[in-house]
This record gives sequence, C-alpha cells and structure tokens, in this order.
Amino acid sequence: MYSRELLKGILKPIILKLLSEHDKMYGYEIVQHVKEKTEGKVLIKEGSLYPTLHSLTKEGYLTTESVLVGNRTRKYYSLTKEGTGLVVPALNELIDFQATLGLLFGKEKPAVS
Amino acid sequence: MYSRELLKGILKPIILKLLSEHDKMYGYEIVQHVKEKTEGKVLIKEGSLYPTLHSLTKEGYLTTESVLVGNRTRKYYSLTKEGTGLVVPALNELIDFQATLGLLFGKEKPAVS
DNA sequence: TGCAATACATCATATTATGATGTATTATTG
DNA sequence: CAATAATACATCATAATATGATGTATTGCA
Repeated sequence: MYSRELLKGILKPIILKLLSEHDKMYGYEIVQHVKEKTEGKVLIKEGSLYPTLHSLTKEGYLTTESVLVGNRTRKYYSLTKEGTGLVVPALNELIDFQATLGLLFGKEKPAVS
Repeated sequence: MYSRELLKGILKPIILKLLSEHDKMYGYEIVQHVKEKTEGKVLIKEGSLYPTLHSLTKEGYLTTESVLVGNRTRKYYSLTKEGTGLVVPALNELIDFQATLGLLFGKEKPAVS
C-alpha cells in the first residue's frame, strides 16, 4: 500500500525534486517555478509551503541560509546529505504511483461508451 | 489549481469509475477489485470505503439496494443519474492531474546524475 | 473446532493543504 | 508622487479524509 503521505501530498516530492535540480532555492522561487512548470495548474500556497519547508528542515533533510537582498531577507533551502538520499525513493514511489493510477484509470474500458 | 479533493483523494474517482463499468457493486467487491487491478498496491480500507460510499449516497450520486445472500446482507451501490454525470469530469480531472505530474516529474532533467 | 474470509459499520486520530491574517520591502504605473 | 502589485517571509485555525482500531455476524475450509 502506498504511504499515506504520498496519497495525500505531492508537495514534499516537488520540493525534493526541485532542490535536487537547483542546488538552492528560496520559498517564493519554488512557488513561481512550479507555477510556470505546470502552466499555472499547481499553485503552492504559502500556508502549505513554509510549514513544509520548516518540517523538512527540522527533520534534517534541508539546511537554510539567509541572504539579505537589499533590505529583504531571502531564506535559501538546500538538500542535506539525508535529504539527497530521500530524493530517489520519493520520486520512485511517485512514479510507481502514477503507473498504478494508470492501471486503475487506463483506457481499456472507456468510462462512457 | 486542482481541487483539494483531487489532491487528497483518489477514492471517489475510483468508486465512480468502477461503478460506471459495473452497473452495481458492493463494498467488499470494490475492495477486492481494486486490489486485483492494482496488483495489491492499492488496498482500500473499510474505514475509508464505507464512509465514502455513504457520503456519495447522501449527496445523491449513488443509490443502494440491499440483497440477502444466505443470511448475509450485501449492499449494492449503483450510480444515479447525477452520479453518472460526475464520472467523466472526475476522470478528466484525474487524467489531467496525471499529466501535470508528468510536467513536474518528467525525465528531462534526471533527479540524480 | 478453530481460523480465514466475507460483509457490514462506526469513531477517534493523524495528517496536511488551505484560507486568513500579519509584517515589510521593492517595483511599477497612472 | 501616490497607490498598487509583486516580492518574501511567517503563523494559525479550519476542513477534509485516509487510517487504525474496534465491533458484529456469517460462511467456508482445513
């Protein structure tokens, strides 16, 4: 059975994948990136993102680095060694999940004739 | 943005799709069917299924019919007209969601080099 | 006879995305 | 130049829902 986490949330895998490709990103950047990549179809809300980033950090998968740009603070997040180790399993599980969705919702039998 | 329902649950779409293909099914049958179809990867729990069936019924998307088999009751569920109208939109949204997952987790840039 | 499978159900709990709200800076536009 | 939008962080109450635990009862099989 798929983990409850996977069935409920794709936010952590998204963050892990992005950080595996980008070395370091800050919250607002993640939101914009996902928005563009998904053609505006996935809009991560601050209320979802920041708690998730904090929890991943607390769990030891991310480290932070605050940078002052002008007078505005930017908090960069990057993968720890542990976080890096999490990327591939998380993606594999998601990919497998997609395939399973295919089994369930594949086109062998059309929903409506 | 995808509905919260979709992001959180695939159970309702599963039920709708199955009932659109099977005319009438009972709870235990749904569990077994999904288990077989997904090679044991999606195991619907009774604690998830029955409340969902009840809520779909309450919302007018399903009707029930109790049948006595031996001394054991079987409660068959089938789609109402409203429920049938729900099938295609629900599946389309899910299929679109799968495609969007592809945008996010596609293989253009491998997660690990 | 006892265990697994069949078949229904409810309820407390845990998880987590969202919306609301807050603060503050910077850029744009009328 | 003033107002607005965008940038950038954050917290908290709420809502939604899958799960695990628990319960009842029948049926089939070893």
